[in-house]
Amino acid sequence: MLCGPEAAKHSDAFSGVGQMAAEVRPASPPLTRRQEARRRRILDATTLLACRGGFDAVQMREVAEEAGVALGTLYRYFPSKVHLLVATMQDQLEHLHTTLRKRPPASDSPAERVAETLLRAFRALQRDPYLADAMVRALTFADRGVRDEVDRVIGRTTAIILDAIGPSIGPQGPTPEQLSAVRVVEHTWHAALITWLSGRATIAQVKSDIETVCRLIDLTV
Amino acid sequence: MLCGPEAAKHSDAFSGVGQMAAEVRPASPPLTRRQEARRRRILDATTLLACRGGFDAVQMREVAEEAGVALGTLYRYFPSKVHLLVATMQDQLEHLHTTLRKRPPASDSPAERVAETLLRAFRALQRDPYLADAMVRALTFADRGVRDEVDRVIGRTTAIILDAIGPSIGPQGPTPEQLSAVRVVEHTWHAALITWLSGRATIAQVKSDIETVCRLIDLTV
DNA sequence: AACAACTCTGAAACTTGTTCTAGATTGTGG
DNA sequence: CCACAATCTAGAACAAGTTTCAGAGTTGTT
Repeated sequence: MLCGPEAAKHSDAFSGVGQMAAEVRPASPPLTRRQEARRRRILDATTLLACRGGFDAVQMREVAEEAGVALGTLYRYFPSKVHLLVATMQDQLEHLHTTLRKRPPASDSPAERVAETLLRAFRALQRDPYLADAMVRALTFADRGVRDEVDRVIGRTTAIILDAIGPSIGPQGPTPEQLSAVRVVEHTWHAALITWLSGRATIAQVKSDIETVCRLIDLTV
Repeated sequence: MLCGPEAAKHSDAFSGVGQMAAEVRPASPPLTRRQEARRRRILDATTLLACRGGFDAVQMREVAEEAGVALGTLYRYFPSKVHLLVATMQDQLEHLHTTLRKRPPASDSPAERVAETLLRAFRALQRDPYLADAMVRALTFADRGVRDEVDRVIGRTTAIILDAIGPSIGPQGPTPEQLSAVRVVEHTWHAALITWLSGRATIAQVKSDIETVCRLIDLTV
């Protein structure tokens, strides 16, 4: 049963015309110091709970309590559990990117450098698999309402990969083919993590898949 | 904050040693005719609701009512919403595989045949984007408790892709490298669908990504 | 200091996935 | 056909994400 006509009246939402318009969001006023501190406490509480039991262990009431904040306030800062976890991922990615800039991958070919980078990130995630579970499940489960936040995470991931590819990219920036290859690497990265987290692939398989997909990089630079 | 030691006492669950042991499940007795019919009504109701509004529109109470079955019964047949949607995906994949066997892809190279196959599937999904949303979100959100069911879906997907690659695969079956490449194609397939469904990629980008990743196939056969 | 506007708190309410229970129905071996 | 075991139904109950709201606290302005 495929309900073709049924869906027709809705499918405009999926027309794909929506492009990536940056949709200037109201640019909320900068946070006060106390607010900055609250936000940080919330993110830290989230990380703590996520480390303990993954996506399911991050319960909004508990996050609020652990952060010393009312439930309503938590929702004012992060409008949903998925927003919260995606923001946490952004936070962690920032760390990672900083670390990577200090000690960049040293391999010879662009593909090897990308693989080295992702394998290093994978090793970091293995240290806190439950945190990885919370972040990655949230990221892939996110719907349209979290688009901007997810876009920021993906943007940072792309930046990390492009950094790893390095100067092999022309002065005009990456070509469409290169961008497609980078997207494929990211797709593989996320989906491989998911299969690992849900116990359907071994660590060895994830490593193998990362190395396999990185071969695409050499094909386009 | 990375909570390394915190997670340590849990991380055995992620040790990756778990391999893919087929874990013979009790093999429940065959269903009676009425039960078969109930199961089908449930799956049809699920498809109907999914077509209307995607993952969120599939509400267990509504599925039960639409299928003319008590809520408890629904849960006896499918122990969670994710189980239900993954089973629905299995159902649809069966259809697709049957169709594909009747009209197999006609391109020349294995990579082109795989791409042709996936693009055809993508076109089918575009006809019911909300159904695609429900199925794919459930599949990637599924946790360890749904492993067997997800494995069956992935297994069918793999079979479809191997069929498309065709006789270029040696008589001993695919090599580990080939299997890794196929996994990467599947990863890309699912993750690209997710980005399309959440409005972060255009149809053109998804197509491009599928074609890009399929180049890996020619590299390994 | 006084005021307005905004933010935060605490608690209840609402939604939807999931579980549980008591009684009705069905299917089956004797 | 009967009795019993499994299944199904209706509905309450529970869990966690989300919303709402009245009142208390903060902040910035004059």
